[in-house]
Amino acid sequence: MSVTLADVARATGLSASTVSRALSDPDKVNAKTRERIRKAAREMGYVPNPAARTLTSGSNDVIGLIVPDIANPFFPPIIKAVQARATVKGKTVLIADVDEHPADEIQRAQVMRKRVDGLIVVSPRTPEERLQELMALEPVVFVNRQVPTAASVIIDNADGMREAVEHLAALGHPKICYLNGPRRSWSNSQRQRAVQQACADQGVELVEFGPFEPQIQAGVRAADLVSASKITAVIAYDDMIALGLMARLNERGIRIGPDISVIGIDDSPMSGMAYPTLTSIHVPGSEAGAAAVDMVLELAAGSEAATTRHVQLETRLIVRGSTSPAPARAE
Amino acid sequence: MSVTLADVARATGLSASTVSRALSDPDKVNAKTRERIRKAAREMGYVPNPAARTLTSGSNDVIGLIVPDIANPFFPPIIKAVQARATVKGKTVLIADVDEHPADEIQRAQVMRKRVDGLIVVSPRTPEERLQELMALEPVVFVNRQVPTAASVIIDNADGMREAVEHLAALGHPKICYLNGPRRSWSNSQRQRAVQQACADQGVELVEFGPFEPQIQAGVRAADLVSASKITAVIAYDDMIALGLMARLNERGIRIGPDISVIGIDDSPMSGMAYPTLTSIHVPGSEAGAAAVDMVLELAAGSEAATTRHVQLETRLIVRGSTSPAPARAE
DNA sequence: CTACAATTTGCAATCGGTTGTTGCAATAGC
DNA sequence: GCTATTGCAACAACCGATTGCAAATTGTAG
Repeated sequence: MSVTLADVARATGLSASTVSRALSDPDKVNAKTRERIRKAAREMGYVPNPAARTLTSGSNDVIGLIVPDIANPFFPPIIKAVQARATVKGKTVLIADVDEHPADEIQRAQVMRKRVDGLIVVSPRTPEERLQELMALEPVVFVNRQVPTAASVIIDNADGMREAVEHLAALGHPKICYLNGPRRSWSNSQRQRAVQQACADQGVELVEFGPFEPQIQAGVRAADLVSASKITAVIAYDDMIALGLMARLNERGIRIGPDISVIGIDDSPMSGMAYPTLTSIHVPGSEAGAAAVDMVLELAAGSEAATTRHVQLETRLIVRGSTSPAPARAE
Repeated sequence: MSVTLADVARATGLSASTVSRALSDPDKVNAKTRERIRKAAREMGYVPNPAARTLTSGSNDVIGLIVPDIANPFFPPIIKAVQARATVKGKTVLIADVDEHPADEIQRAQVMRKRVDGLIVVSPRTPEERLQELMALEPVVFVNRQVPTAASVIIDNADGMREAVEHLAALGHPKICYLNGPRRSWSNSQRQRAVQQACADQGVELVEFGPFEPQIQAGVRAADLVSASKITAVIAYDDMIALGLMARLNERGIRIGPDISVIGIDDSPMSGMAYPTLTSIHVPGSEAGAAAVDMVLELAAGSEAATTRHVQLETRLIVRGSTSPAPARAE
């Protein structure tokens, strides 16, 4: 059906092995024949069959990417970065969306494994005790979750959180509320710890609600909890929750900014578009994606050094319209 | 490294061919041996090598999906639907995001072709004259673009558009504005035609701006054009543009609803979360995705009947907070 | 008990490449 | 001028599964 190596060999009067070498290991073939072969291959429209190549070489030139939810705007930038970086390296990307479902995460990973040279798992929801099953599928790189015995790209929320709390404290908010993300989420435990620390350091009172799923609806629910408790400043686990919160508060006539300040996390493209625009902690998703690709390829190439490497990226606060000075005390 | 067919054969004392048959063509093998083989395979953790299978059978069990921009919330539901449907059918999905870049569309499709059994191209931006190159990669199913000589799942915007114009007319808007999407977009030409038709039918005056890229920033730009021209009702090419428009109008103190009504298209998850919530034309992306999977698999299976089939889906208006009665005439 | 049919299993070729090894020829060295 | 060396290309085995065909086994009828 399509042009094979053998066809090119026949056309040039050479053997398949020579053609193969001319294309993939150029030094082993005479310069003149090499060019002749390449020209013929190009003209005939020869494209190597990846399946056949995989069979012998053992490598797929594909990397697998598992994300909890493509619809959450935090992930598309990561996905794009992974694709871009992978393309540069001559790899393609197999994406799986597991709809925030921990069990699917492992299963999809296992199914994928045979088709890819390595796996990148973003914000894994897999519980600690089953993490082994994921790691067994090596090479695996975790993004947004620290696993001491595995390679990972992690995002240190401490700086961003500290900036956020300082920002609110500076605006005169004596008490702030943190809306927790999913119970199992490593990110959430990290963010929670960071906000607790920062509040303690700044002498700001902290209350917490949640856990909430990283979805708009959860934010909507959170809104009524928040408004019932006379809080003037909220930091949400992520932008989704923050946006849902704002939507509901808007609806109830509570003014974001003047009445209540809101800070999201992720700095997703949506944050600039909300009303008012959302102050958010920027999380370098693109950088994380690109770094993860590099790591997983290193691992796939057999680098021992990378097996437990941890790349750490930093966060910072982006101030927009959703944070304002604390309203004057009502009484 | 991993368990192969030969390993299972050795363990059971049978030949590889028998093992192969026991697993894939059960009737050709004695019931007793079949069970013995299956048990052994399961215990040994045998998983067939997809590359080897592809080589002989010619089928990859993978379908390719090309979308213009994952970050546009219109696409994730489609992607999810495609993945879900594909999984049910025992296929995996290879996704490519082409960043709205027509040239990439063809290139990525070509690269993918050898790894997949069929291609689904959503909202193709490829110009008419190069469409051949895409169709050559058959089987290909187009979503959201009608191509007479190829299979496609198209979404008829006429109904939704008519409802939108009727809705605005009923609210007393004498003149509405349509913000065009990308020049090359088939969707846009269809929507444009539909809105022109609907306005003519309803006796509503129509002005048009654009083209605009389906991005928030474009909507922001559009806002100033719109506000400069005393328009009280806008229908945007998609929700992204509508949301950008609203963000900017909000910022400028123009009240969405009372001062100006806005209708988006796509009914993306964001529309319920904007402020105010965005009236939008619902486009059945999930249904389209699932239908496309079924079509492409039929084509891959060699069905002649499906080669130029066109599935047509309908749209309808979802009214939310961004549309209100026309403001009383200023003078 | 033989003969023949039906069922079950094994052999071997094949898919399209990759790669270690060998054969041959041209060049260098003495 | 003859052998040692190097360079180039061909041969053949192999990756892991599938599949047509032949062989072997079992069953059945005469």
